[in-house]
Amino acid sequence: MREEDSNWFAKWEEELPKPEELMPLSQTLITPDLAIAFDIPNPTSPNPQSKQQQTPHVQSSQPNSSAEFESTELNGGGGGDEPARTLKRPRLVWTPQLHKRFVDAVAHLGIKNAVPKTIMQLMSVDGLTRENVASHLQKYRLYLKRMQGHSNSGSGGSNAQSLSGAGVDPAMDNLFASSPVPAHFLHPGRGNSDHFMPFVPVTPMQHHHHMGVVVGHHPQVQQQYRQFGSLANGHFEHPFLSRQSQQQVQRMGTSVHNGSPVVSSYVEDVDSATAVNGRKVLTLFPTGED
DNA sequence: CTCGTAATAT
DNA sequence: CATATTACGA
Repeated sequence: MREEDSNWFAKWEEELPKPEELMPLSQTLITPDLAIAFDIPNPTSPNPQSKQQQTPHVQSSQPNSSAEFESTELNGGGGGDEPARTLKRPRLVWTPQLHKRFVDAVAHLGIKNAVPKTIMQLMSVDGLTRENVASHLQKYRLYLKRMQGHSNSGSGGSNAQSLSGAGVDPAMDNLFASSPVPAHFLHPGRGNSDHFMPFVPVTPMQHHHHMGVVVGHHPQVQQQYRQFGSLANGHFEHPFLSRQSQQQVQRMGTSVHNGSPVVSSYVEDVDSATAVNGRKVLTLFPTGED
């Protein structure tokens, strides 16, 4: 009765590779080429930590998440014209929203298909590279393993780990913990290769959150917050809207089928701002949309 | 060739 | 400290 487990898979085919169709879901990442080509910070009068201006007419009609990059490297100034090639992308800042999309994609894909390339494509985040995802995926897996090993859930705010001696609290716990991890999709199907699809039509809750840059000033602050617009550095950039070409889709199950068009309501809800141990994480999310 | 992982660099 | 990058096996 089931040998074909590609039912769910089929659905996405419809909404997947059509650039036109998936465009509305495209996120905003800035490509370095554009970034530098456009706004080369030549701050004769630096305007750091000011308000964001320049709210361009974004063509996105939906609140998308944007990934922010950290400003790295500044034009040496002077003389030099560099070849527009060989540009390296700025460091991607994994914001909870972006991570959520990541988790969502993984959850929807199933462990089996949750490989960097697929995730990246499903996320449809413009500018995101396979390496970006792969790197983060690595960490994500480690995070899950860590909790599994200790029989503990990771949502809600239950943190309990106290191993004597070793540091069992490495880091991004707050980032990962901020994301509503679906069931622990760990464990690949051993014996049963069927996975479930948590298609939970989350209640369309319209939340209005105003997220400012909250810097919980903790004594002994480390460089932990500075990624939010680099306000710690006095240097920021604006998420530019850019249209990138879509990668070619490799061969995949291209079976025709029909079915009920599932209305996938994406919910980009994130709370974060979870005060953990006096350490505040924040979720800054811009697009300048309100 | 892509993924998975560990080590390593920034 | 968080990411990126690299190396190597599968």
